[in-house]
Amino acid sequence: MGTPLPRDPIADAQRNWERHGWGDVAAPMAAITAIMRTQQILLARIETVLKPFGLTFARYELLALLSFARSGALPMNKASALLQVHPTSVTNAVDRLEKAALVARSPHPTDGRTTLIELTAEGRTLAKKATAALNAEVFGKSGFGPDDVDHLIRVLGTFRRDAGDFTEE
Amino acid sequence: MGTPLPRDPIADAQRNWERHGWGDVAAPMAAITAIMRTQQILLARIETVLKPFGLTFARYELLALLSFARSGALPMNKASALLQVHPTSVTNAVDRLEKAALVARSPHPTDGRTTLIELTAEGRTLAKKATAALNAEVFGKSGFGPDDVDHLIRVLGTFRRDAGDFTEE
DNA sequence: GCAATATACTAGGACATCCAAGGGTTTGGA
DNA sequence: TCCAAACCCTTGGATGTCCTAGTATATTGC
Repeated sequence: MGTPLPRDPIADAQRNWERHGWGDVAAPMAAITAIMRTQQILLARIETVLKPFGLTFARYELLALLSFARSGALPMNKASALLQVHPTSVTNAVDRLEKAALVARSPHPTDGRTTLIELTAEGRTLAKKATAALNAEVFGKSGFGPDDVDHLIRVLGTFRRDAGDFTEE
Repeated sequence: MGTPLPRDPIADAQRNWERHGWGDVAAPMAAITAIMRTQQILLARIETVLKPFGLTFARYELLALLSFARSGALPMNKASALLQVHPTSVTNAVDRLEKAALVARSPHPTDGRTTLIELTAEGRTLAKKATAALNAEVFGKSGFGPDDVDHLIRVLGTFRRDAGDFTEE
């Protein structure tokens, strides 16, 4: 990254699309590209805030998910489903969190195939602190107005439902 | 991935945030999380379409950028700035594209530090085909209505400008 | 003109994500 | 009952992204 560009590169791309006769899909292309770039910016902000805690976003998400589980423990496949990532990504995150003593693996009481992940006391404390930091420094300063936030939640919610993420609502 | 969840995990997270007394930032948290997930879905769609061409999204973006350059060539630092990715990411992409004979490196005529990337004829042809496929199968079926597309472009455009991506407009 | 600073690219390492494949466990139908 | 199919997790490989140097070339200031 570095210095700001004089012009919006995505708007330029949209004009290029239109100039080449793809005007019918130029706008969706621009919207999708903007989503990709926005995600990149937000992820960078989040990782910057989490770095002092020794966490990445992927690991934080797992900690946060566990902190909301009533029992404080979840099967790995459940975590994979709720976080919407590949099971191997969960394995990876748990490996590192376990090495940092923030979570612990334990065998499922009745299903020998399943591994439970559980927060340690240390992990629960760190999750709280990291959440407070993210709330204060990222979510609380998102830069989106309240109306925009509502609109994003609604539009992207519909998109995710149509994409097969979930059924109800 | 896999089977759809019975309920929206992001809406659940938002409720959890509210229940824990973080109601003031629960909505932005949900919006940001939705952006992250939407990016993931879109990227997966794009990569699926590009796979038959032997391209990834990162490599496609570089090809597309070059195909719009008047001279058909760009300095690597310029490509890095326009694509808004780290210079090393461009090096990585060029390495692979060069190995596939889709682009070629050439020295800058006057600046010995700079390397120019240029599309090969093969690269230009592939870029055209890949763009047609993406337009037909992703951008043309984004799932976003015209009003939503306009709104996304505007809201995310403001966000990106405020984040320092560009200045004008 | 020459040294100090800035710029451009590349090499190596850390992470995350996915896919493909493998080994162990459960389940369900013949 | 018993074996095949389904399921769960892990390992290994490929990609992409970033960061931190390191090397080479330009530019600037004295």
